[in-house]
Amino acid sequence: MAVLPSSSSNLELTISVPGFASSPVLLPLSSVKELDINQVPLEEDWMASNMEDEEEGSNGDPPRKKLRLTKEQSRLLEESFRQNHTLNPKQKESLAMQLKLRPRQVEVWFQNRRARSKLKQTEMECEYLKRWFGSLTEQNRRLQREVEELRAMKVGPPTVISPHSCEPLPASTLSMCPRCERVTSTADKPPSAAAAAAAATLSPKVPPTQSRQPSAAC
DNA sequence: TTTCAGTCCGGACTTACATCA
DNA sequence: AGTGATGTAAGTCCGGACTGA
Repeated sequence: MAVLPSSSSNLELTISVPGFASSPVLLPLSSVKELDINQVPLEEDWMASNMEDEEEGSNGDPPRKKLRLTKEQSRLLEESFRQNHTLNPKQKESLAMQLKLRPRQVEVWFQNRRARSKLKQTEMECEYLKRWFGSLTEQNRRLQREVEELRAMKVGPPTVISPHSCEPLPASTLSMCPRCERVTSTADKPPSAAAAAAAATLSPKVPPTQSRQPSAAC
């Protein structure tokens, strides 16, 4: 989607890291306890029992135990995700070995990570569209006010709001483009690169449907 | 060359569990 | 201590791509 304010790689910076979302700096006591629990899976015998868990589970369905990844495991997974959002079987296998997890667990982690990434992106798009809507609403209000004022004046020189400066332009500077039949102004020069850059940071970007540039003749 | 069944993989959705306020 | 909210690992279902017969 062209309206995205940043690339997906930028998005990654804003996505919370599993296990760090609610405790950015210092780990609370409960997290320490959580880490203790996670020490167990790192042992060889846990691996063995964990592997067995996957195959069995037929008789008297045992309660599902939730794996909590250690900080180090999360860090490595995140690092790997930054390099690649998907893994080929070889990468999956080696990462699983490195993390002392099952390949399936690595696969699931990547699936969920992609889902979270997409969700975050969707939320950002939603936020951006809300702002865009708000700015359009405000612009619409301004224009309607102006129409009312002009109607109240009954007669008066036509004024056009510059799309660049948002200031009313004197009618004497206006002319009609014969090709696209739009009103243009000699006083309405395009903004400088610096101004454009500043505007880009202050105002929402134009959605793809509205971002068409006027023809070269205009 | 085309068709079709089998397999694999990823996305979407959901569930279950752990943690926290 | 009980409870609702939240985060996340894992299960399930489905569709698309690929492959070999």
